[in-house]
Amino acid sequence: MAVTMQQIADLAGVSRGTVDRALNDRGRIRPEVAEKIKMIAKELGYQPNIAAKALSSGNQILRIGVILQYADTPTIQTVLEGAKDAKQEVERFGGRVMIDQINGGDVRQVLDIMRGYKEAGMKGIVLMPSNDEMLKNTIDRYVDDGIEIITINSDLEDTKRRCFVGQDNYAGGRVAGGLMGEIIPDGGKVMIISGSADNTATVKRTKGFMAELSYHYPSITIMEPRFAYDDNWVAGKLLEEQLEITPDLKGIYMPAQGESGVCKILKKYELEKKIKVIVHDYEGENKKNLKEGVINFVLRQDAYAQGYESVMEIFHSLCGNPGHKEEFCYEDIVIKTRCNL
Amino acid sequence: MAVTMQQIADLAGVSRGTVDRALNDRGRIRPEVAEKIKMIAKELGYQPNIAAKALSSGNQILRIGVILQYADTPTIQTVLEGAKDAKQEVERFGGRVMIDQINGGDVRQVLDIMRGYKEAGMKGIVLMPSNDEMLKNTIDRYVDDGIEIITINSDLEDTKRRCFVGQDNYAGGRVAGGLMGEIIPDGGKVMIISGSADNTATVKRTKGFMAELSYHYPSITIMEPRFAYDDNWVAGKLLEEQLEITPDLKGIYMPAQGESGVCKILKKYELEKKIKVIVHDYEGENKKNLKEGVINFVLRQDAYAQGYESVMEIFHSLCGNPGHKEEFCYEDIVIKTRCNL
DNA sequence: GTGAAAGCGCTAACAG
DNA sequence: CTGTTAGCGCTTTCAC
Repeated sequence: MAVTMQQIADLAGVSRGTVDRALNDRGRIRPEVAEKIKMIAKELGYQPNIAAKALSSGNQILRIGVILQYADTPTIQTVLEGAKDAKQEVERFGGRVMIDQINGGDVRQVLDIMRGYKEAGMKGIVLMPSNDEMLKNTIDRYVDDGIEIITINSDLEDTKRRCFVGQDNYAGGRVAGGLMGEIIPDGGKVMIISGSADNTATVKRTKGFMAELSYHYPSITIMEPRFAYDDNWVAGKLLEEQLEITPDLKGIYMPAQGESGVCKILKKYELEKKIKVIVHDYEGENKKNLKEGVINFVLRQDAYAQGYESVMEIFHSLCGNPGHKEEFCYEDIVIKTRCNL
Repeated sequence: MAVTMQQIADLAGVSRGTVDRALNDRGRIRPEVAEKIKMIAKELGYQPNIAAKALSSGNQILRIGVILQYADTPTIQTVLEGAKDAKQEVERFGGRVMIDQINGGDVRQVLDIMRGYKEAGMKGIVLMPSNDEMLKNTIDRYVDDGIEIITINSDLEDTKRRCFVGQDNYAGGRVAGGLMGEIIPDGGKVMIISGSADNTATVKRTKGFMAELSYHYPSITIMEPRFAYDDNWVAGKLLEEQLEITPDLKGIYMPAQGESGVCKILKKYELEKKIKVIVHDYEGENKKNLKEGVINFVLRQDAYAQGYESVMEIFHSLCGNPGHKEEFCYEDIVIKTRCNL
């Protein structure tokens, strides 16, 4: 049997309550007693029993809030899915998880919800933030007040948040570049159809893509990135225009949405086999086009983990686990081909 | 607050004990009472509180045994790592996990350990089995006696084991084939350096590889597989021989060990850039060679999950969770390139 | 067949 | 500052 608080109490000649106060730094205890108790606990290799902890404190400490941006993108949906699964698991331990979605980058809404969380006694918050000074300050204040905060999706590095869980977009772009280089061994022209110039995620992907290709595959010419604003029709149109200028196009990289528009044009001109296509986001249309061979690779950075892992990390941490996550938790970059759908 | 047994008891006009007997099919209860209680529970959407369950039964129900083959391969080591991490987590819930390693395929040893587990009151067993009739019978008997069993690494399909957690080697081979096809767009000769003809895992990989290539990439010629018996020197030698016959070799697929021997020869003849190499097992030498560009892709099917997930699945199941795993749980096939090391 | 009661390891509220 | 006590939700005896 594992070592319990009672054993420590007996050895230290105090009561269980005192051990609790010592080990959890609750104050109201003589420092030397606390020291002694901590010593004994360490020597015995004491690990608090999570089940007991969860059960006793019940809904007191195991309250977690999740604030996501509201959007219908597959990524956010997947994050939400992960968060919901984690919610279920936490609630089976008697905890309580609230999930809220806000519109766009409305910081005021976020702050309102956070205040609500605090008043409701939430001890941990998972947050998909936008870059805002007021929000940063609030985060720091909450952390000082003993509330755990984890950022997901996009980070706020210079805050006291516990860690960040999300994608390494630069790395994602690099992988895409490496793959593109490999499947176009004889060199040629490659086009990038991005979303917009001010979406940091796609900009990073684009940078990574270009860096990898230009460094390791000099025989490939990368055209200036075009922007389709995540629109299928625009993306298709951009491709058509490009094909008129460079009918010998060899590859297309899409760090943003609009994939199925591009695939449609490729099919229209029967270029599926001739032009290599690498995209991100493993979902609906992309799966289909991957299967049919129109898309060659889909890169997937599992957004599910963003929702699931972040909540579970807070949960564990609230249970008294020291927390095993690094400051930056990047999702695995999984490459999907026709063969591992 | 979630619904508790007490609430059900109150509604049914019985005691908590009776509810427990009904919901867990412990017998000693009038069938119609049991029926009624189950009804109420379902209506209320009752979910037993895991923490409470773990706490109350304590070391009684949460005993799990893990039997691994003893071997110094990276795969087994990784499985072991996963199992150890799961052990830690389970024990933090007051459970008890034993991990044993046996030599090769010594079935007698396995049976001995299993008997020991049973006598020690283990309620779940994770088993890396060898194909043996006696073992199969034992598994079925244990399952009948209410002990959960999960097979990992290699399966014993026609038994009552709960599920299998491991690799889908055929799929792994197919992915390799697809990649090889993509990076050799102009066709050419491809060689397979396998382990031995009676290792089912590598045989399946080889089959998947050949199936994918011959179906989708007819311009590629696949040479008859050669066997290196997982030896670096032999593998290198086989390559050298092949190079004399077919100096225009375009690609090498290695479903088994011996990779670094092959890489050495490639470097010796300065063929790193000319011949594409795809291997499995993401570890030491392979990582290095991938980084240097000698190996183009490493396919990884995370063995860590075998150890971790299997134990956690049993744990959850013993906690009363219905269990969310399918009969076959295949690990993700992750493709590693120079860019996502 | 069923109910009552003790206890798992911990926290929290209240005495002292 | 410290000890005592009453639970958290469930299983497991032991009576009836």
